[in-house]
Amino acid sequence: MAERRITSQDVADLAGVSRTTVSFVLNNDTRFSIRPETQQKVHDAAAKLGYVPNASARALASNQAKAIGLIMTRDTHYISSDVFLPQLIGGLLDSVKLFGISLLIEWVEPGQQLQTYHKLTGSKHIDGMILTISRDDDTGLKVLEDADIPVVLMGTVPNSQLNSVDIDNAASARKAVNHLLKLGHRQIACITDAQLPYSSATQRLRGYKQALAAAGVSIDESLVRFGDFDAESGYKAMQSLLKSKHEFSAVFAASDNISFGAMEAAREAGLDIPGDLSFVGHDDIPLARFANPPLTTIRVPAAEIARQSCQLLLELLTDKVSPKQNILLETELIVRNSTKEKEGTNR
Amino acid sequence: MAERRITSQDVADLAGVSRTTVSFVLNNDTRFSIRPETQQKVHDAAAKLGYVPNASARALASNQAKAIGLIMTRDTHYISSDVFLPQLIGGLLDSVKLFGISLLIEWVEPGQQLQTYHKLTGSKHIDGMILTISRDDDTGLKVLEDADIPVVLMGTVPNSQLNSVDIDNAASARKAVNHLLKLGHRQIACITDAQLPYSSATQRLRGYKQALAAAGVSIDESLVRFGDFDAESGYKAMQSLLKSKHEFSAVFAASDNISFGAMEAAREAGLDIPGDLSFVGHDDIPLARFANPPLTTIRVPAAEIARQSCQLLLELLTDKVSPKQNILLETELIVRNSTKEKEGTNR
DNA sequence: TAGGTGTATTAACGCGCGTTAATTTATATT
DNA sequence: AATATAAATTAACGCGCGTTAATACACCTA
Repeated sequence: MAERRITSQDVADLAGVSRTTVSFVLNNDTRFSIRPETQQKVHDAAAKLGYVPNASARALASNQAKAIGLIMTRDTHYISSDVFLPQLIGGLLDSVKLFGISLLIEWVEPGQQLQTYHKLTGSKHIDGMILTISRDDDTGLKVLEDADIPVVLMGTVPNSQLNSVDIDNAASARKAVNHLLKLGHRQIACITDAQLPYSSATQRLRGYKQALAAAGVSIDESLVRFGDFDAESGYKAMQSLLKSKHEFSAVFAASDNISFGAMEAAREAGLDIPGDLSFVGHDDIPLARFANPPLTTIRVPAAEIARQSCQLLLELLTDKVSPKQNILLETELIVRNSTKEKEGTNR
Repeated sequence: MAERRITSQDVADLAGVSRTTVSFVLNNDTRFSIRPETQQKVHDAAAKLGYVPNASARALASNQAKAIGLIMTRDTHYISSDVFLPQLIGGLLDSVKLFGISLLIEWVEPGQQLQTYHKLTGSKHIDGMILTISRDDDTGLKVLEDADIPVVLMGTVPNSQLNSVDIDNAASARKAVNHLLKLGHRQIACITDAQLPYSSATQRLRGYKQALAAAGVSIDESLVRFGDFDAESGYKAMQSLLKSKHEFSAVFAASDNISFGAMEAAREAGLDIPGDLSFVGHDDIPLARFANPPLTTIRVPAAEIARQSCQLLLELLTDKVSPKQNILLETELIVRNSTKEKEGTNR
């Protein structure tokens, strides 16, 4: 301990070359060809000293931080119950490690978007950012469109110029609802995954209505409730639905989290799943398969979204000019045991 | 766009003072008292220009990155199914925001600990690090003890000189098992949360045995299985347990994740929970309450662990010398419906 | 041998900021 | 008024590195 910091100068001294040469060698700078034996000397010296470049100095000199940021736009309360986050982070870590860059996690306090985005882009702490789903009314997004920092949206915001990676939420919801329709259900309730300003909620609700309309089923707004990310909100939404005494034989819960809460509320009301009530979730979180009954749901390739977001961002960082991309990934219906053909009376 | 970077010199020029004064004002340096009206001028200028200090330059000059790292030591596969991670990150973001520092997430590839720790401490990208639970045989930990970078362990490693924040895993497991004992169960199986090199698994297994021993129940090793973080592993462990034909009326699943998997396997074998088999989990993940039946479990204050880890780390960053701390947080038994008094025959 | 043509290496500058030591200005003391 | 003391401000250096423009060196050609 208390050992002096080892700089590239130390490496240069030991190798008997200049600091510049060290920099060229360690950064694989091909514009200047260094004799192989010199390169070896440098590498040996660096290894012997256990040299590690100072990240700040490097960032300052090169004007690139070699780091990207994952920007969370929700309350920490909701972050805590975000069952997707581990998959996202796992996927991001995979990609990021591959390219030797760092991952920062930043939290944008609701209502502070403008300041925070400005600070994030201005501080040059990160070269680019990945935004987790945000709300349609996120006023800060325009700041990002103008800022000279690459941004990839994990999610969709209508009329935005930003690059994005997402699933087709409406199509995904249609898959879920169509499954229920095919089983003979006609009175299908819907609990959204979040409040309406969140675009995933808007889109999934739209998909729900489209599927119904396409099947010639009239839409009954009294069968729609709005969740708020966590299972608790699904639980309450379901209670509200049951209390309303409207009839329905199936529920499309627009996230598995919501679905877990809603199913519990149904059980407490004495309903059998799928006997009295069929459930389709959305997301296919790791625990969905182990729900009781195992949850029929829509699989979202979360880690893949993370990976592609990361890759797209890295492309933007290197090829400065590239056309705007909006990647949509496929989802898949996973049929388990929470759905069943409609028969007899319900509720 | 293409607007020139705004530096502290620009702020100084506009305010009509020197760059040094700007630095003193913006950093609230109390050693040099700046006249209030001068301070105001500086603040106004900074606000008008939208000045944001360059993080790298600041870090380089001050030799502190104003950032800490959350270090993950598991395979990304397991990170993806880490139901705790969101709570940890939520808690960390809370604290970190409070102190105006950044949070980095780093992943240590298994087998690369030494290199990675060395690189992490050497690059000065972060001022301190929080390690998520690691294995007893993590050889890299010694590097960290010697490195001149503060470290807080979220978890426990025996005989380590590192600071840590954790729960008392053995005591926690005893609470769980004692609950089952009190209900009259004597043949209690155990599925650990992870393989044995992970200290949480070792400790929880120890607690399980301690509770049994204290109650005068002989320990049957054939009732013990080892999980591996995710629900799938719990599922398989339970199948193995059932296939063994050993009798038991209750299961202590050392994580809720494991419990979800194990319960599903039990159900598939036609067992009723808690009629035929009682389950106690561990962790109280957000979905535990919404399991079917709602899972009796041990509540781990995950966000609080994160917060205290962060706080401890920040203390280490400021007060250079402080005694080694090993904080243990309390856990709490949450009784729900997956446990029941033993009666009649089982299995 | 003088003049070229690469090739390999280096000296020196700047990135933007924190910070010390020195300087100027205001206030109190004799 | 002259001096001592404190308050306010600044000039100048260095953090460690990337990078450009210049230099030294080897090898060919005439």
